[in-house]
Amino acid sequence: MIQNSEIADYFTKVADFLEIEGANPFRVRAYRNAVRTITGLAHSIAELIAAESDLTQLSGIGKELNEKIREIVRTGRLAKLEELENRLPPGLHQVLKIPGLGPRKVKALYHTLKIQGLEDLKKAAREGRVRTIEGFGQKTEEKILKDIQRLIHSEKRTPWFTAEAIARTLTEYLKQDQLLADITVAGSFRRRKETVGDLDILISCRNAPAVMNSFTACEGVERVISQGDTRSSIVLRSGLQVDLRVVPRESYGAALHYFTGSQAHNIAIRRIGQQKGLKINEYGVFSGSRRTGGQTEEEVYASIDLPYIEPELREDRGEIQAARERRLPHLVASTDIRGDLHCHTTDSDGRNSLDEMAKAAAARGYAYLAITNHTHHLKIARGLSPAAVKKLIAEIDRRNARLQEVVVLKSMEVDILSDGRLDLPDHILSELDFTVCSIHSDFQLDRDRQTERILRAMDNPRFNILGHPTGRLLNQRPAYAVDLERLITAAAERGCFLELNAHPDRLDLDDVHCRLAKETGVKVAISTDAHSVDHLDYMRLGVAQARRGWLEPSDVLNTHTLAQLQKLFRRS
DNA sequence: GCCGTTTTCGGCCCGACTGTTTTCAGTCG
Repeated sequence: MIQNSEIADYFTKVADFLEIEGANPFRVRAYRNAVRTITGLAHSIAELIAAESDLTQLSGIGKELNEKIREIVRTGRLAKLEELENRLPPGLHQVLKIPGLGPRKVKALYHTLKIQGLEDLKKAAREGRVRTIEGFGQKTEEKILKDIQRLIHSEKRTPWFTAEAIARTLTEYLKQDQLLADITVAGSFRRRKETVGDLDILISCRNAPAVMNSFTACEGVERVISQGDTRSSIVLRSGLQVDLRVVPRESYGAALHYFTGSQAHNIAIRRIGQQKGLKINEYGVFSGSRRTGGQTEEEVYASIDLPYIEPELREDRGEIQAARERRLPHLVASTDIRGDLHCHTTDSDGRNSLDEMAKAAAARGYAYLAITNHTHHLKIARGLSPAAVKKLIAEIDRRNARLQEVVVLKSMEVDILSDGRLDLPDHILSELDFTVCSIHSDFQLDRDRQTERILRAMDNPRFNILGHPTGRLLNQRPAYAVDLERLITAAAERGCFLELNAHPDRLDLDDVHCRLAKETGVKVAISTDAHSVDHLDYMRLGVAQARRGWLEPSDVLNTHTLAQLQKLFRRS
């Protein structure tokens, strides 16, 4: 069955080629908007079609694109794309990926030098032919050569957690300037996306040129892309691009809104402003030439009669409509979390003892902490045998009887075996308070078999939480093929829950499926999977991801009291 | 190619910076 991402790829290519051909830019945008809608969808388009859903209900999908989606799903081909690839070299769209080369320049490269793709371009640049084209010069040619290498080497985005460390260092450095008034890291970082493409730092200050100089000279700069009075860009040796923007204090809110994005959210907000006769830009809200607001983000939203929208929601995925109808979610916060339902100790592959983990949980003000060590199938993590589990259960009982500062829940991270059985006998499972059940083997099973495997595991009445539901590791390992929609539906039917694993490299469930779980009535456990006391702090990453998924406290399992939890874990 | 709390036609976000220019187009976010 064709994946949403494949459909999106078809449309991205069509948009690229249309752009190179010089088509109506709004038509190009229509394709790109559709790509955004499709990739942000939790449901499989192919299945929506099979269920005879009306795709034109999706934003940005009209009559034409609906037809084209159906064509792709039905035939695996798109005549429109093939037609474009007949007129233009199929590899030409790759050239658009080079920074600084937009559709016009790519078109010029094709027409004058017959460039068909990245290989041709590399050769032409080496031979000094690129600089001979009007509008191109030596600098452009040198930059192309560098960027082709970079493009071949990596296209990776930076995990949020990694970006945070860099952002903290940079903001501390910039704050040394005495005249700096405000500083915020905006962009996708502020929206808490699981990975960020670059960092956007916004400041207001009274000596912009000096700050710009110290910014472009900061430690770790590989090259300076641009430097101006209000905007400068650098690339760090890590490959991360950082943009610094300076705005006047009275514009700070408008600028913060603008640079936080997302672009789609901004466009939607500006359009509403336009309809009300207002111009909204990064300098404020204007009625004619008169400034009517923009010192705070609240003012920007208020200018178009909307309440404040949290950055995590600003993706143009219905938040504006919800704001208009005054039904924005009251997002879960770290302070709502009462405990952690997934962590390891030295009994399996953790670095701290049960006692140390419990004390650390108590220090965080938690009411409960579940110890979920691996089971014996996972030998590499020193998984526990049934006998060892029994011993651990007894130890936890003794501890709970003796100490009251935090309740230690008896649990295990139980391996889901290839055939869907659980890796502990039922009589042991029934002695646990609940289970986290996870896949750690046979990632390569096809989608149907992997889904069936997990569904079978869920059939066991001792199954409570599905751990890291897709197994993906950001930038390292893709998700295993699995039908998450079916799993979420099945979880709802059986009274099971899904984990949002808060580990910075996992963040598994993603935002889109958190929201689907919420809509399906499946509560999500935000768990750190801590292998040491420090890892308990990953909770804030999971909470951020949950907020992007529109989750409210009641949608999250571990905001509930211990008594409520015990009830929720009792299936049937 | 999409869309409609004026609209089924006529709009569709907008400002900064760079390189290659002699006044600005192209690209980016």
